[in-house]
Amino acid sequence: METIKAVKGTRDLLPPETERWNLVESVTREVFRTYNFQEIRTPIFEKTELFARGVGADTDIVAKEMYTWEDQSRGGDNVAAGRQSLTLRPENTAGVVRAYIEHRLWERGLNKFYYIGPQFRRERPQKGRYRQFFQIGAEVIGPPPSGSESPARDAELLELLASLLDRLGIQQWRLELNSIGCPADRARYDQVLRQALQPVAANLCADCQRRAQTNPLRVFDCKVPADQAIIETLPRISQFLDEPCRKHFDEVREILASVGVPYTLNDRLVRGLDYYTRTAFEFTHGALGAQNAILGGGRYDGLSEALGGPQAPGIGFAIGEDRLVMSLGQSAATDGAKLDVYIAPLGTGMNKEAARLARELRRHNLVVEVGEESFRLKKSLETASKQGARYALIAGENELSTGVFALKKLASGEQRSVSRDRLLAEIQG
RNA sequence: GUGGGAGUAGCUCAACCGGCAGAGCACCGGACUGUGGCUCCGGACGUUGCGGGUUCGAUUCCCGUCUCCCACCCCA
Repeated sequence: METIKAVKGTRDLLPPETERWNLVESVTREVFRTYNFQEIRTPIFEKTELFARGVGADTDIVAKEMYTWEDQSRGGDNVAAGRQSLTLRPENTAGVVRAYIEHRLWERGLNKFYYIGPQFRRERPQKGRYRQFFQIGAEVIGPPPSGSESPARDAELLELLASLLDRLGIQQWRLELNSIGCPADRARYDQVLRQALQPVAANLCADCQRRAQTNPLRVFDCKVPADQAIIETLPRISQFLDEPCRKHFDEVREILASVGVPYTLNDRLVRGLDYYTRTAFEFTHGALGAQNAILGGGRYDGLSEALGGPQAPGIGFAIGEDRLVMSLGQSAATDGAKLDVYIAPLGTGMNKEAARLARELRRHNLVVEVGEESFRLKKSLETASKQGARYALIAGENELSTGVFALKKLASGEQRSVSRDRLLAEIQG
């Protein structure tokens, strides 16, 4: 029979790799906690319309990378009977903002959420890119007087990220920062940019010629060397920021400077959608191949309204957890659970005694593995040392009758006879 | 979706010009009946990704297909 394999672009995370994921997640949760962020969990599937509106119907994500299906509804499922289109979430911001609106969370003032979970995009897999991938993200959102609109929030989020990467031991991260202004700025800029592109577009690569028509901002993403000289001459969004946007950006930068978070201005860093505003950023890492962006984020002051909610400025980011774990390399030496004791039952009926011993020891938080009474002692000891156990506890018929157990320290080979009631103290000491 | 590379034992990889599919590691057993690491000996290991074609004969050549890797598009 043909065996079933994981579907394209998905993968199993096996030990010991899962230890590294757990390390990343526990450090992350701890960092979020100290910045007073709280976890939010939204469904992994939503109505397709949410992403069409929340991510943008014209984006590649929505146009061709979503796992979407028609779900049969019998009525009462929050829709009339009939079919509704559902989609596995390709990102988590839209879901969070949907929940924000649905539960009227603006009544709580400023919300600082984080999430950790799987996302789904139907892309061609490659290094650091999977069809089920994991993101760690955060969203700061609230009604205008709550402070969510403040440049202090942008700076706090960026400083949090710098701390997180530092604490994970990621050495060569680089923060690239830009402001893309407000929609009005971008509308003016878009016009100017299109005009500037018109005379030179013919000299650019085919992709750029297409972008010049469809989404001029994307020209700045071009990596073709020959195009760079021309691109360098194009006007930049930074020249079109209105006074409030300029002040906002200056303030973000001043706070970053005062807390000592290094950054690089990159006025080619852009975002395509209308509700993206002001601060845009990416953290990159050298050792990730073409997928060098380890996380990205920015301000989305217009998103809530785009989804039919009240005015609610927000800023957020999403970390590609797969890439984050990858860039950890061997720097994070994670030792798996070290065995404290391997119990070697020896002889018929000794499984019962071994189970009693294991239960007692585990009750005191010792990490215990138990062999099998049919194993030869040689095999049990071999397994014990292979698994890195500190002690082997031999539970044979002799021990059971005398009440004195053989406790062997595997590193030194030293073996002692220990009475049953002193076992715990001996192992813990 | 597009382009390139690769799929052989659990893992890492060999196998000349088309001629009996191999090694190291890991696994299991023995030397050694209740004492691990070292050593020695032995064992199991495979529809060579899958399907078709050429051939007396295909891991090898051809076609298709699937998966992975790298890159493009795009993005985290």
